[in-house]
Amino acid sequence: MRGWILDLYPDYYRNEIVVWVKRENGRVAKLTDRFVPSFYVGGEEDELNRLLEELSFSSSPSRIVCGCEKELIDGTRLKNLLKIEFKDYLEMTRLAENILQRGELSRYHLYNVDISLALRYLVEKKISPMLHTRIERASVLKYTAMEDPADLLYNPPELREAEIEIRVERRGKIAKPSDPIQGISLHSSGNDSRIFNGEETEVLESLVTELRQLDPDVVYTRGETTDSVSYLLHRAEAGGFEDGLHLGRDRRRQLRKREGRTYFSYGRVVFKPPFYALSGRILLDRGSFLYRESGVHGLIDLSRFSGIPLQALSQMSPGNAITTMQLRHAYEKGILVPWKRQNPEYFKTAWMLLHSDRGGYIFDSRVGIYEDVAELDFASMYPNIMVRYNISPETVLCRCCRDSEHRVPVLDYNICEKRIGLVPEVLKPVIERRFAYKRLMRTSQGDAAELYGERQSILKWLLITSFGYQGYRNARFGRIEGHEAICAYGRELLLKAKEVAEYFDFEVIHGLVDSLWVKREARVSDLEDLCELISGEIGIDINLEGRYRWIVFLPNKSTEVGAPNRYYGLLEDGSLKVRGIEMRMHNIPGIIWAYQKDVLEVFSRSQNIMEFHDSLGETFNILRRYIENLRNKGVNPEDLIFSVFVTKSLGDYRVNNFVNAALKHLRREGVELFPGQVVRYIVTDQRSRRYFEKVSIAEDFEEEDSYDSEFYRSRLIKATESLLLPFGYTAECIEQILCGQKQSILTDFI
DNA sequence: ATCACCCGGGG
DNA sequence: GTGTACGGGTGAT
Repeated sequence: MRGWILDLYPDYYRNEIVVWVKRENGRVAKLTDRFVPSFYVGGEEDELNRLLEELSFSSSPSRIVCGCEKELIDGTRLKNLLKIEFKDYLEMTRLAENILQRGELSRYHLYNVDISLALRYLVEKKISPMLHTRIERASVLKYTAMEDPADLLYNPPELREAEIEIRVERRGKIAKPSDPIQGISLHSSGNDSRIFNGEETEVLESLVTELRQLDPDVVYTRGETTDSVSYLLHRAEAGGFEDGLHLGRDRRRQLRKREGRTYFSYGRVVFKPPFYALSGRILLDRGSFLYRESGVHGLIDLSRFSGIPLQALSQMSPGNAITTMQLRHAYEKGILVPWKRQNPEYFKTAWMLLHSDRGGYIFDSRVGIYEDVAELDFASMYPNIMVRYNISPETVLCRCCRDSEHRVPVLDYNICEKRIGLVPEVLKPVIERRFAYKRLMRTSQGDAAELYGERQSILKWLLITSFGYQGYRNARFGRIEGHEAICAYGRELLLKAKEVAEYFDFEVIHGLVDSLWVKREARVSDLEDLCELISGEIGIDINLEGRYRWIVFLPNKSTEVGAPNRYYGLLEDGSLKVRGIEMRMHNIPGIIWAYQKDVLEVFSRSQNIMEFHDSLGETFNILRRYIENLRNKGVNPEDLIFSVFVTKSLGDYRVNNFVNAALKHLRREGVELFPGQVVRYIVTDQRSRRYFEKVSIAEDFEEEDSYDSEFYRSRLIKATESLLLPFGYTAECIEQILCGQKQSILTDFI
């Protein structure tokens, strides 16, 4: 048989691996295979003997191999290990949990416990999902890959796709799980959309029947809620579907489910909806992070490249995905991975503490408008640093090379000279692959360019998080000293780049982590040459991001000194680059976004500083128009909505802010939002201390309801200040101009 | 003035 | 099973 592995997972009842294969002829086959996982145990001899004795009394038919020898990630050799094989899959986790719960992890060191069975199986078979493969049946399945997972150009399998769209019969203003299903649409390419309406259980039965007939390989879910499947299951349960809702290919199997939960990610609380996996089909949630960022082609590509099954990959965070790749890499090389991470404490002097723990370098930016400025950006600076300087938890401050020649700037940490770290080893091919796809993207057009775009962008996210993960205390292969080392190198590289630029008569206006803004002096020098010189000097590519006709660096509103990441400028191709102001924020009302966009649109017609200053006055005409519109109630309520992430439960708020008030509204309506979900509100009376007067839930707001136009007016003025502060227009000054007490400011400029 | 809270990265 | 640190703005107290 030849085809592509769609999905695979352990069957915990039969203790075998289930493999779903999309065959060349378009049909799908379900295969099962024998597979025996194992983990390793280390410890004192008599302790291990005691464990052996204990296991001999257990009913589990496990096999034990004594006296194994293996290495850890840092090269430490472990001897006399027990290797325990488990014919019963659940017994494996049971034993590990048991040892943990008895508090005996200090006596028994457990290794390779929590690597997914699917991953182990794939490593053993030297195969990846979504890879064109020949499969033969002997006593076990035998796979022969017909492609290399590292291939850039290949034809993925043709997958049949369908999309489920659910309409809820809302009883209140906001949909609740207790609201019944109004109807379901099933869309698929090549077929007409099927729409089911009517009685709820009939709708669900029609869905199951139609899905079986259509037999898609990939099922997308659509709807404003990302937990559409959990809603479907809930309704099925309420409707008396006793044996559950069978949306997968295996009628005996239920959906595999993971509970919804909230957690911290990217510094904010995220609500992760429950995850459902289908058997034999791939359920893709269009709202999941990796899908949104990279589409199905990015996911398929990474599934091949990383060996992570597509359905599981689609609901991972990028950090989770890169960790899984590292885990797989270690497992593949026979390196043992401790179960629960316990990092040895490294001695750190006060001097070391003083110099570590600072992020990327920031030069003082100079407030004001500049002409003829170019921006240079290092390409994937942090990941490149990790590879080039071999930064990994086991290489930084390694015990084997205390006197290493390789030392981290300022921190003076030693870095291993004897081995290449696990983290850079996994990262290097990712950087190279992304680079290759970016090049393909630039040299292609239309669909092909889009395809390569999706494939490179999923890799971009792995790279971005691989740096942050070093500093994350729970990271599998992370270490705070690694994080510090990367930052230290980053600061040094940016400083070095600045020196090179200045040596060649460029004036450095601003620097921020991995970007430099330079201005050409009178003597002619070429920017492309400069990039090459810096790249050559430093060993990491720096690219010309763009040339600005003019760029405005903005001050901190309270102190008026330069704010590092607030600026806007007009690039030579006529596009604007804007950072740090209201417009860039996701939570602001549309009216603020539209206003700043209108003003910048006018500015962008200016080709130089002189013209820019001439166009400043136009801002006030636009501002007056917006304020007038607010007062006349001519604003679409949609444009007044703040969409804010909820970070805590209602009771945990200590302040009567907008979000708190909005949550109180929702509670009254019987809706509870979890941290990580979004609340949408309109400000109706900022000054009021009563929640029902203060804000209105966006969904409840009627066309004729009144809003706090004074409040929105003041936000417009703040948004103006954000843009114009470098030219002397403070909020008070803007007020005076609006009142006619002042014309405008005459600004001095050269 | 200080505190509590929320936001940001790419193309 | 969950990237970091940190600076910035707004609104409440």
